[in-house]
Amino acid sequence: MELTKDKSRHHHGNLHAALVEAGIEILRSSGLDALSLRKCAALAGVSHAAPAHHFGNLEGLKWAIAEEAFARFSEFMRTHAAASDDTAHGRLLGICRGYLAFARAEPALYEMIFCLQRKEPESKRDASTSYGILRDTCAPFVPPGTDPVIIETQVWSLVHGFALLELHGRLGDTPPPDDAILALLRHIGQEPA
Amino acid sequence: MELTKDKSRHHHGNLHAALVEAGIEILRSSGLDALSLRKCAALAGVSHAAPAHHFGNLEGLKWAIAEEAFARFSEFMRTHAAASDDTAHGRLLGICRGYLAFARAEPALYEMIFCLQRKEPESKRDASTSYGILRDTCAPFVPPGTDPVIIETQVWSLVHGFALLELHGRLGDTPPPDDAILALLRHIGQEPA
DNA sequence: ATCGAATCTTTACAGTGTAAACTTGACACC
DNA sequence: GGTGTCAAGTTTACACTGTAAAGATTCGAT
Repeated sequence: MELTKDKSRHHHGNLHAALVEAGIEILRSSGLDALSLRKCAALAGVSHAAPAHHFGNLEGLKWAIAEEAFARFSEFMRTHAAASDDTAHGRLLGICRGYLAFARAEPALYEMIFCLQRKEPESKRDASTSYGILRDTCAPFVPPGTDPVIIETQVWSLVHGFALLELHGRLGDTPPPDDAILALLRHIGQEPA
Repeated sequence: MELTKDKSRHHHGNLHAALVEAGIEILRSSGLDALSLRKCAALAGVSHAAPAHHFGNLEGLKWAIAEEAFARFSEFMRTHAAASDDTAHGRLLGICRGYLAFARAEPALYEMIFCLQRKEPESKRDASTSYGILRDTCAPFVPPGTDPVIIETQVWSLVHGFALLELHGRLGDTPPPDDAILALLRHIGQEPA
């Protein structure tokens, strides 16, 4: 059960990472509702109060896990964008494909991310996160004088909706949502500046 | 604190409704995370185990509250649809406006609904619910040979995305999303059959 | 070598969901 | 009217949770 435990008794070494990894493990095997400070501690082989000392409270642990999840999410999108045509349209389609691929590959982490984002403070949305990637990729499609957030929301929520459909298995034999995404891109309109 | 308590000791009368109302009250005042069986029981003035006897478990209580929330949600959309032009476009725009109005008027209930929907079984999506309204309103826009769920998702997730933006206050002075919804309708395309 | 600070453990407590047994009231039936 | 039956709430009990507080241990700088 225990993941890593070198130094004797106190001073684990990098408990932070071990606890996050334990949390991801629990998410994958038992889902979001099963995640608890005490289970993480047990899986990492430390006392039940150790996580609170590191992350403050349960919310803090969740955010730490989400940070890791966001990093992997971003990586997914970057690789898919790189595998697409090197045009503004191609890159945007690429991150959308990456988005869906991540939701398929890591449903537990995906759920965690999007259950937490509803209380996410603005401060967490800097350029290094997936929001930054989205913003950069959408930028060429934002008409002058329009709030970029309008365009970003159209792309993001559309892909999110399709991801939920897929996770619920309601997208059985219907064609992949490339069509819908491409249609959205056409609708968003003009060529990049 | 107590809402209703007529019959002495046992046999409340309609504890079911009283507990749902208490739950809504808690949601509105303290948010989703504060909702618990025991607090509902206390607010309704019954013993702490009574809710479980009625709803099975916490999940059951949440679904019961969500059912009521969905009813009010549907009502919102129906009235807004009735206040719009009596065309296919008008009705669709109307339910989108109703959607946003509900999210603004009842953020707690809105959050409850959309945190629960991720585990919603297909069986709950019958015609009497808001999904039925959405399906009917979208029907004229579904091209022949296309899975209706594709179109419904485009509308639903777009409006949902804007609702989240608004709840987070990120839609400050930008024009109301009528524009975006209208653009989506144009993109969805052809006139109703 | 010592002192302070960081790291984890121990102990403790209130709140939670939930199962089980018990009590009360309502209602049909004779 | 007495009686049995059943549903609705209550009581009791327990395991699990987050979290605060205080103690033990190790690291690192001085």
